[in-house]
Amino acid sequence: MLQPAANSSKEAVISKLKQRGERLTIQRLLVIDALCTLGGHQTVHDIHQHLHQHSTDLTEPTIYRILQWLKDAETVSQTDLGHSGIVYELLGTNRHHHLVCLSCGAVIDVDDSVMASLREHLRQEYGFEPRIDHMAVFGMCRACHNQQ
Amino acid sequence: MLQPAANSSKEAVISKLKQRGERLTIQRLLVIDALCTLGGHQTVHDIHQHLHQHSTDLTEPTIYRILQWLKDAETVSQTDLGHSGIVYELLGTNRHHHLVCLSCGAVIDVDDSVMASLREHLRQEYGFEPRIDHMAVFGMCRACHNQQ
DNA sequence: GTCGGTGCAAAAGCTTTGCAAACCG
DNA sequence: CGGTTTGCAAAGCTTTTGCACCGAC
Repeated sequence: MLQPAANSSKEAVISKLKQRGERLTIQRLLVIDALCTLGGHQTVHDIHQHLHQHSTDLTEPTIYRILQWLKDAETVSQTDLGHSGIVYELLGTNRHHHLVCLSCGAVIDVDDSVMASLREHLRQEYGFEPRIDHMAVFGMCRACHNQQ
Repeated sequence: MLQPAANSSKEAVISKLKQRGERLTIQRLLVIDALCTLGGHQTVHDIHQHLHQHSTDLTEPTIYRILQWLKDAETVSQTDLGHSGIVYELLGTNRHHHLVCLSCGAVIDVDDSVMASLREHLRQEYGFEPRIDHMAVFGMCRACHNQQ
């Protein structure tokens, strides 16, 4: 199976962080590399395991700290998918969101365009600059809703 | 200070649950009463403390179980407000959402109408029945955004 | 009376923290 | 070199679970 199109090239992420004057350690580069290689959203545990399989064993606290740092640098999103846990993803060109079915647990991808009007509304009505990077919306998928 | 208008009267909640054939125990009634009295969104800890002050000491596991039950019965919403923790609120007529500032932590109320277009979009484009009861949107409030 | 809910205590996560050693720039 | 970051180990906190007893209907 083909790898899904990478959201961000490793190089682009790194140069962005350098421009911000961020400090780049081996461990930070490893986490960025893991996120690029795995593609899509990943849990802390996923990242830890991936690194372990490549015989580079960062501790989980370190991974938490690095993800927090990437989040502060507006380079990864953090999303609570409910039962699927908290996931992290590099912010790139392929911005999208998820619908999570409360009944069957399905996770459906949706395009960022569904958020355009909400974003505009919050900016104009409330002067609020939303950071809707990777949102999870809960509800019932078509199949479960019909069944019920 | 005036109590904010109750979202739901205790009686309305109870009759709804009875209609659904739900079993009503003293503990369940106490949690519903606490949510009505306190008004607005509350953490598990808030509810526990409120009951404690009224010399009725439910254990926290029981409160978790009751809130889960109320959630399944579509009678309370559950929202993760970030640093302010996970909060529960009775679903009533006064449906609203929150903007949470990532910089100063401010929590701003917004009317449910901001979600109308998103809800419609998800229903029509994806056949998904969203349950956007009480959502938290993260970002920067006007003041913090201007400062930066 | 029966099925389901609660209390208690304990465990299970997941995430954070403190400190000494290592390292980036 | 100086200030940061990491590793390690440990604690913290919220939430869940098992089981015997109790209570609603």
